[in-house]
Amino acid sequence: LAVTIYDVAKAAGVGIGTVSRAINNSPQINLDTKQRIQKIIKQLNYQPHALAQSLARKRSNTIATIVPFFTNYFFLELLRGIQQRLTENNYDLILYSVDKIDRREVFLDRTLVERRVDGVLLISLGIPDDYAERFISSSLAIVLVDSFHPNLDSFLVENVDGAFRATEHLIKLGHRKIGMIDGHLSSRPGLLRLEGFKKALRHYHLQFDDRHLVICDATHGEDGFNEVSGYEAMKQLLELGSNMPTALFVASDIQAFGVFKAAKERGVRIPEDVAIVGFDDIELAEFIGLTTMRQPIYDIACLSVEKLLARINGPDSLINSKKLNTELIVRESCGAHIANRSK
Amino acid sequence: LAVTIYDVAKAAGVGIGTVSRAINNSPQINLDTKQRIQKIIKQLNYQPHALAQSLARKRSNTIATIVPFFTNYFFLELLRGIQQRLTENNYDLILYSVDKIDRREVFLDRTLVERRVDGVLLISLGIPDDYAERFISSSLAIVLVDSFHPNLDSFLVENVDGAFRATEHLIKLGHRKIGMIDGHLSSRPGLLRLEGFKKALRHYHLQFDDRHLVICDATHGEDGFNEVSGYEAMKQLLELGSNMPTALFVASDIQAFGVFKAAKERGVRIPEDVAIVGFDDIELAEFIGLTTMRQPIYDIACLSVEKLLARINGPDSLINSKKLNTELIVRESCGAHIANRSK
DNA sequence: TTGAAAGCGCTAACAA
DNA sequence: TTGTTAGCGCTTTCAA
Repeated sequence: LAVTIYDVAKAAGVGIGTVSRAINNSPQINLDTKQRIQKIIKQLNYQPHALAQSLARKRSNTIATIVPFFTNYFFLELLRGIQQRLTENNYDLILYSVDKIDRREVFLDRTLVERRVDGVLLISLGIPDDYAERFISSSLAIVLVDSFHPNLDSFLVENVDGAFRATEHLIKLGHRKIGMIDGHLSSRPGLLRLEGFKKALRHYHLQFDDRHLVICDATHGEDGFNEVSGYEAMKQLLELGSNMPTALFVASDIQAFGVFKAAKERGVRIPEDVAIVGFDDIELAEFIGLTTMRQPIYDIACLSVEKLLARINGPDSLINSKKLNTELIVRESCGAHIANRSK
Repeated sequence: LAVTIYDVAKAAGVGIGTVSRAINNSPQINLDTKQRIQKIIKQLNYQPHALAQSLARKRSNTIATIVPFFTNYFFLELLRGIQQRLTENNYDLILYSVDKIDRREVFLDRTLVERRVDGVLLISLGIPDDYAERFISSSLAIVLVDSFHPNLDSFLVENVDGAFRATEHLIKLGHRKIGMIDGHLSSRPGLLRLEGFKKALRHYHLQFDDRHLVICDATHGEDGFNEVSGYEAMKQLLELGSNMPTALFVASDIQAFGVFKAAKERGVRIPEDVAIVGFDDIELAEFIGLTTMRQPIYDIACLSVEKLLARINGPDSLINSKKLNTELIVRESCGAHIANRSK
């Protein structure tokens, strides 16, 4: 049923080598024979067998993307960008999703060892040193997205700076009692955003208050960046009563959804009673009027794919790590300057 | 650098056939030699080359999933379930996302012709007859999810029935002027949910009113199932003033987000001024207290993967199409019975 | 410019 | 129980 290169060769009265040249439009072929072969290929509806090609060429035109699936919509948008870019470049994407963090090694191993893909995109997941070493020595291309290792290419958003500016926005609005809701600190973004937050407080000579920081637990192997965690964190803060901060930096938009819900349940108004600034700018952020730090998700997707393909094709360029800036998107969740509030 | 089956054979002092038997734990091998070989495999850190295996076995342990990426979070959850299930069964997933509907044929073609995958999962996308025919005659396994073709396996949710019950819920709450916001009718769910809506009105002897139906446009090649469309549809309905329906069936939760936003902007209260019931029960639905019809997304994912694998392994079973029920999840967006409203 | 033939790394049929 | 060998469908030397 399947037509092979031999069938084409026979029909055209040439050797399979010549057919191969026609397919891969090699310059080493007579234009006439090439066209003749192409016509026959059309007639027979021949298509090269992708696996056989990969085996012979020692490259599969396929890359693997390893993502933590969590509940973060950040990944959906990222994935979409990656897929688009890959398709344009004629690459296929194998998707691995890790449910529990420790499972990531299974997939790293798989890609290293099965030689089924030309490269891997590791998303928001740290890489242990020994694996980094294996990637380097096996010269399997890899780029880290939203993660970092000194010996590998990576793309990061300016988490510290972004958190700094988010917090600064609150401070400039007149807030002095500012809290934060973060994801788990085992996640790099979680750690860095907290750092940025503290840095901003320090810079503006504000006191950091333990009770105003809630770090969401990594329940069910997740990283705390989800609505439920945000909801519970907010409820916890609400217990503070009059000690409650007047403003909150929430480390992800998705958590902010939970915050909004908890606030609403308690009749706490946003932004009148508490101002909220998020992080990510997922599509839905606009629909709750959330002021947030936008991550250049689409740019990250494009750049990382380009970098990966570049490394596949020219393995010896210098390692580099690029940081992308975030952008403050002002909507309604922070309201006006606090001095004008009482009016 | 790469160690092959020959290296192992040499080190073990056996033929490659024996090594192959050890790998694929064939019964036709002496237990001792098998264990000896396995030890050597460990030592050499040998792993079979996945592509070479696939080529020789004529099966790749990989399936393709073709999804319309739109903006629907429905797919994220579905994808996660599919991935999980596939991993358990030792299959890899190649993800193709179609941005514009007409691009789906590119990928269908690709899977048919490159023979790189053992089967395909086609999500929420119709399949033209000629392609269906090609799948059948090439005996490449395929199952349709949230889509239908008489000659192919498929899984569907009870869209008509779900819409009927959603509308019925509104009616039983005392509403008589009920509107609907739908996605584009070129989408099967869009069409069927409208059908269910009308059926419910008819069944309860209510008049269908054109002005109370808004069908979201398929702008930018999308299907209207997104927040922006919902937002605009709601604004349009709000123009009706006193003719505005007292209740709305919104064909997807994500559109309902837009509806909520528009309502809030105009100071229209939910559920006091207008009751809303959605469809999908995406995770965020809970966070706006949306009453909605739950689709059994995870079940669909599991069942369709199982069906696909079954068909790959036993191609000759009967074609079947299974429908899955939806479930009404009551939250706050419909409020109490309308007769109690004025209190 | 072309054909023949040697791989790519494995599986599976066949013979021993 | 094992080794040998012929594919799987292609790419890519090497000669011609």
